Amino acid sequence: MKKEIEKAYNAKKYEDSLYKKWEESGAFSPKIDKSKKPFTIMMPPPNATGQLHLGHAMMLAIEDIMIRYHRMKGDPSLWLPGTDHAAIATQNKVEQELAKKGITRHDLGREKFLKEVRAYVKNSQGTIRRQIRKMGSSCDWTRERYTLDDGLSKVVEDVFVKMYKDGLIYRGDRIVNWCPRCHSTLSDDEVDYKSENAKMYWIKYGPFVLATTRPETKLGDTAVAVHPKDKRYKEMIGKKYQIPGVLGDFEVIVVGDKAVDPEFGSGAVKVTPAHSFTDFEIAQRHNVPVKKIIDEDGKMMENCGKYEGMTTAECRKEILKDMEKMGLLEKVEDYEHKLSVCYRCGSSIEPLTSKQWFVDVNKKAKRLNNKTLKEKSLEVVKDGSIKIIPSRFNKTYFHWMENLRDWCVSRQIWWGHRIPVWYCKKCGEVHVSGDKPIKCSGCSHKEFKQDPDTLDTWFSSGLWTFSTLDWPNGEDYKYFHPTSVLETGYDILFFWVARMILMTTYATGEVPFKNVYLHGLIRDKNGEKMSKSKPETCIDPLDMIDKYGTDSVRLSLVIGGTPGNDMRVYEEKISGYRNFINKIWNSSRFVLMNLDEEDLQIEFNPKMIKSLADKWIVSRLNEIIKESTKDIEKHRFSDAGMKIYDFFWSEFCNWYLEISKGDLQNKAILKYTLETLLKLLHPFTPFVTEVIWGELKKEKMLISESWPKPDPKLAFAKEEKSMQRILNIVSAIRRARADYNVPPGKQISAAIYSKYHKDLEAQREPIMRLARLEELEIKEKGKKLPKSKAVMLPHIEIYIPLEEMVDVEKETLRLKKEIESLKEYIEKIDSKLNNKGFLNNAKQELIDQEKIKKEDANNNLQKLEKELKEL
RNA sequence: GGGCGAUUAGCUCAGUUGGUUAGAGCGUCUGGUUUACACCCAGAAGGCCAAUGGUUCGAAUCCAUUAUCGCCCACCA
Repeated sequence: MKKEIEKAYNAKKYEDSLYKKWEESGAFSPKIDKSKKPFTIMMPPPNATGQLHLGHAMMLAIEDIMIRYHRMKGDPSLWLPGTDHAAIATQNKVEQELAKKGITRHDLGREKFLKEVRAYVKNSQGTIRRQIRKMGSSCDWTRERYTLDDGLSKVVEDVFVKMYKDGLIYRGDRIVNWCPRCHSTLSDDEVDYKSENAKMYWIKYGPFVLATTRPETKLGDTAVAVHPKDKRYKEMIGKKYQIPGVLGDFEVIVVGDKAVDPEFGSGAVKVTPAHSFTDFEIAQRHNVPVKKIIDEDGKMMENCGKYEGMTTAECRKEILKDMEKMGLLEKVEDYEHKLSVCYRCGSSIEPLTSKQWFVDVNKKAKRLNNKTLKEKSLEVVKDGSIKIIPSRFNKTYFHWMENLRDWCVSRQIWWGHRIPVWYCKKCGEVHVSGDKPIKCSGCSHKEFKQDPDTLDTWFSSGLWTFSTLDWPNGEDYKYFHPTSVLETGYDILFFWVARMILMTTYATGEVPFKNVYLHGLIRDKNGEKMSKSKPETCIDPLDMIDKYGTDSVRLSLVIGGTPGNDMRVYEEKISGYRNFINKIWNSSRFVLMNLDEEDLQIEFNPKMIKSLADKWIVSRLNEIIKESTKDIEKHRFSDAGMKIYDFFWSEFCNWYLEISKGDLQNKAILKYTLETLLKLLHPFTPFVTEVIWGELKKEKMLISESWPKPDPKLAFAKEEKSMQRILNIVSAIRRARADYNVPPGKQISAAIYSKYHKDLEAQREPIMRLARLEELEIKEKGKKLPKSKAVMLPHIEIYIPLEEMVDVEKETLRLKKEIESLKEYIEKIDSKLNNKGFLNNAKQELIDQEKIKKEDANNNLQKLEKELKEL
């Protein structure tokens, strides 16, 4: 009984249940097999806060392609999913929710607030899990992890303690980026810059006149810096001056520092060490005192006299008024500068000094073979232990790493890993350990207060590749680490990738991953960043899945993209791939209609290859297997997908299936080709291929099938060429018909004269059917048919009698045009072949090729000229 | 200020180590109910590969300069 499936593929009908079937089959969970090399990907944790967006969807599609491919190849393939607590981001989100009810986190208190956050995270985790499944991601849910799981938290504490003991973590009173809104420090990378139109104030400053954009910081000035070689100020270096200020005179010391640009402004800079990174560094170099005047709320401190309690903005207004009164303000200019803002909430950053925990990136450690964290992290990329794709990001990475400053890891927010540090309540002694100490080593007191701060979220995500695998003793860790590929967007190269390298090489002595594949960012139709504020161009992957099916969405996110380059995504693109999915469905439908129950049992073997068309399709397929495999291995997913797509649609559907409608139908090859194509397509479009696989009555699911291997026995180069000639003949006749508007229903006749006449004779049936001929003469040589249109292919003459339809004038024109372009072509080849340089330098193979081209072209030229004469 | 990327058909993009008469999809045009598919089939039109110069027998591809657009980094107060 022949099988008939629905007329169009209905993704919704199959996807969810199929996913469940895969998951329940255990196919997602790899078994440790020490005789095999594993393939591992750690899924970058999507923020526990958000909805799945196209960026995630692309990441999932690319990673799933790799995992499904390796799984089919037989590698124990682990794709570990998980979520991140996303400290600041999550806390902000919950605070926003609370704010709607008029509550702050302080109203609730730490414990109650954390309870709220946990509830929120639990909910969003559920959402993101469902959405990851929607994308068809074949990740191992049995190994799912969350950064705040007990095991992972333990690793975080252990690594912190270890680093402290190795002297790589210290507590220091240093300048940090402070977000007054989040009420927390931020690392250098968590600061964004925004252009802003500001004012430059020139102020009289004792013996100096100098420019500043922040006059209110004058209250914290302790020095004036000049370039050491600046003649104007050279004599003043080292001297102290009394500067008149709005709160009375204050003292500054003049220091010479190369950081000052003598060309800019007046060449003299006021130094506010507590509230500017540059100034802090200058102050450190010259032992200048640090005077903090702005507090953690962004308000002026008690040492600011009448300005105490004002915000910096308020203070600036007032102080300018006062300066003006005192005649200290010389002039005001417009000035554009970069304002630093918090990457999470957009508030402007207040640099200030604060007692915080830092990771020392410039200290040599035994554990790192006496290298620093920075040196080690540079080394593993330089020596190729880690390969970044595309490689141009090496430079970016090196530059960032070389200029990395000590990393402030303490945060004053509540959501996250508590810093494993305990202070003795009596003597204040610092104890660094995961568990609360039993008694103080300094004074034997037994009561302690834990450091109220939490760790930077990137501290824990830096450990992601191994904290998820039960490091250091777990079987999974020993087998699956280092991971094979880290796939993520280039926008988090610094935040995450670099820190994983830094943390993992230190903690485990291994690299976290061997390859880093950086994908580009998704843009909208106009090339702009996609954002919910532009709903016309913003695309929600879930809507698209609902409308076009997951397979279509996956393809549209993979094909056309190259690593590191941004990609535009819009609905028409997705619907285009939906058409392809439907094409897969319908061609399979056709094959199934031609196979009966028994045919489904046929197992392919090369003896079943019969016709020229069979050899051609099998050989071409063999080639596609070879090429797409190579492309996937080299991370060229788009190329692989595109090649399979092209082959499927044009060679398989448009030619082979059409040929199969005639005498040459070969069910075995039809089945073999389709099955192999389903395997090749499966990593890209897992759902539709698996559904069809089921229709083919397979025992094993496609997800667990093995990846096709190219077979040299299935390569038929000669037959490929000879089949190509048939296809060219059919196309030529079709073109002739179209030229003369021959109604498709009308059957015409043709004569073909060629030295290949024997081969052609064997293909008489498909040629006649595909070109819609009622009569066909095939001979080695023959006379031109009267009143016919002539088409010349290499060593093939085709005459199509079109009688009254032949328009002599039109035909003359066409022939002339063709002769002209042929002549140009020959000239071009001639210039190559007459060029001594070419003959001396080019490969012989290439020269021979050119000669053949010329011969063929000449041949055609002669025939066309003859044809023109006889017209 | 430094670094990186993009610039190829009307649109979106391929083009892997230099050698194809420069490709695809969408869109456009002309036809079309043929053993699956109109989410389809057959055919066509459409390109000085941003500009200039160089290397080479040979350049969309390598080098230099320029232009436009975009991104990243940076302590010019």
